[in-house]
Amino acid sequence: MDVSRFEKLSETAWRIAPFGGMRAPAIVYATEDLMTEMDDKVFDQVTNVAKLPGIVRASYAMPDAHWGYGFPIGGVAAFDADEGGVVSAGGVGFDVSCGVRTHLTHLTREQVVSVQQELADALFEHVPAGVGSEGEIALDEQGMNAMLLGGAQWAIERGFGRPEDLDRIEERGCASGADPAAVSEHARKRQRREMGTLGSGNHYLEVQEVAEIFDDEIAAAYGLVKGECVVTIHCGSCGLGHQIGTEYLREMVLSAPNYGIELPDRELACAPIKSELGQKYLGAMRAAINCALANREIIGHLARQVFVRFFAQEDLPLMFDVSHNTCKVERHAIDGETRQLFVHRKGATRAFGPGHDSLPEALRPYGQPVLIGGSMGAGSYVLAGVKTSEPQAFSSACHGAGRRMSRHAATRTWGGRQVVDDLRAQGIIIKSPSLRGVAEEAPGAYKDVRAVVDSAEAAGLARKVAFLKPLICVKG
DNA sequence: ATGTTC
Repeated sequence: MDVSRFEKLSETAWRIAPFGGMRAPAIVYATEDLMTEMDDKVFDQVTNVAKLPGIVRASYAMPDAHWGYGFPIGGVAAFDADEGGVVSAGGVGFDVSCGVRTHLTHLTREQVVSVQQELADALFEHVPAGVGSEGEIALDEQGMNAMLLGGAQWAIERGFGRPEDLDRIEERGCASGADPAAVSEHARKRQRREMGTLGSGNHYLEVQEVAEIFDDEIAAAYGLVKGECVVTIHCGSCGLGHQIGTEYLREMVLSAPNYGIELPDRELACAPIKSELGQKYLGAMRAAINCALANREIIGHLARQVFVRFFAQEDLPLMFDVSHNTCKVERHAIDGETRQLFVHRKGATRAFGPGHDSLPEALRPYGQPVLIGGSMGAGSYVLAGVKTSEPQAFSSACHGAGRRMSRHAATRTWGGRQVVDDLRAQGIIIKSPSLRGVAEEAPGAYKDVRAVVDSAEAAGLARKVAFLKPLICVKG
């Protein structure tokens, strides 16, 4: 993007004053280098979002922002239902409640390396990955409804996970307000055999070494120890979320004129929060959130089953589980007044600061763990929420490195085998059903996650806690 | 992201 089109607020904050129908300004958080590299489409998309009815304060883009469907990936926008605010299927994204969870181990790098290939093979064999992959769990109608209402709590009741995990999942693993009746037969059918599967794209299960600690106190509170390994899972709501996104997007495009909404971009299809369609979508989306929470809980359980075969004493306690594609009702201070807002985060992670009452007691003084999934080669980060993120971006931060190259361009540039071999030479074992998928996810197709995370920290969105380096990656 | 062009 051309930075001269922005008003520079600081080294890492850039503002676009309202123009051409914008109801609020747009703000992008990134260094000048990342801004320059950022897709021009981010400018169009972050300003188009600011044109939607009922937007509060500003339309935001995180340092990892890139071109998405309607909203930029890395976009944050909040709406007030009492001011005609909307909910947008494109503002949540197709992979509803896609997110990341990290389990702790006490295993050293050497212990993992001693069984690296066998462990990688076992994880790949036990955790279904790839487009449309199926698991062992088949849901009947009753089971589907229970899952859509219960989320991770349902998974635990079925024996896939442990009750203490719930402390470490947003909303204790269960989104309230889910409406299974708002989820179509088609969406249900697609999900019937997909529980406990990773899916594809940028989803993965990684065994990572805690390679660097930036904040000793917070790392200790989170249970992160330099030299020990963790297990991180990145996945979402599989076919169900995608089908819900597809169907409601279509319905929102068709009904927008009836609600008097002029769409700046068809892809920004939305409905008033207070409308029947808006409420129906919120009910379906929350059911999809529960699907994703249940899915990650089951995959965590599968990972535990594999690890115990190799290391009998390792029970993989859950450190945290957080989504980065959601619309959530939250209370935020606007001009000194607390208001209830519908916060869309699409490819953006909630990042509540210290003291937030939604955090479990053990984490509350330190801020929410913010799990950043980087690329296969460059590694990942754990950040902590900070108080300044609330006024800056409704308590949000980046979610990953962010793509710098399209999937298509990546496959033209790299071969999957070559990527696997290159990473093997760096001591990283990749297991995937799709070499093309691996090529699409080549580390070079992503921005420098270090620069993204440093930008987030400098912008006051989150604080660096730890850097994680992969040893094994099961790639969807 | 996605039964990867319902």
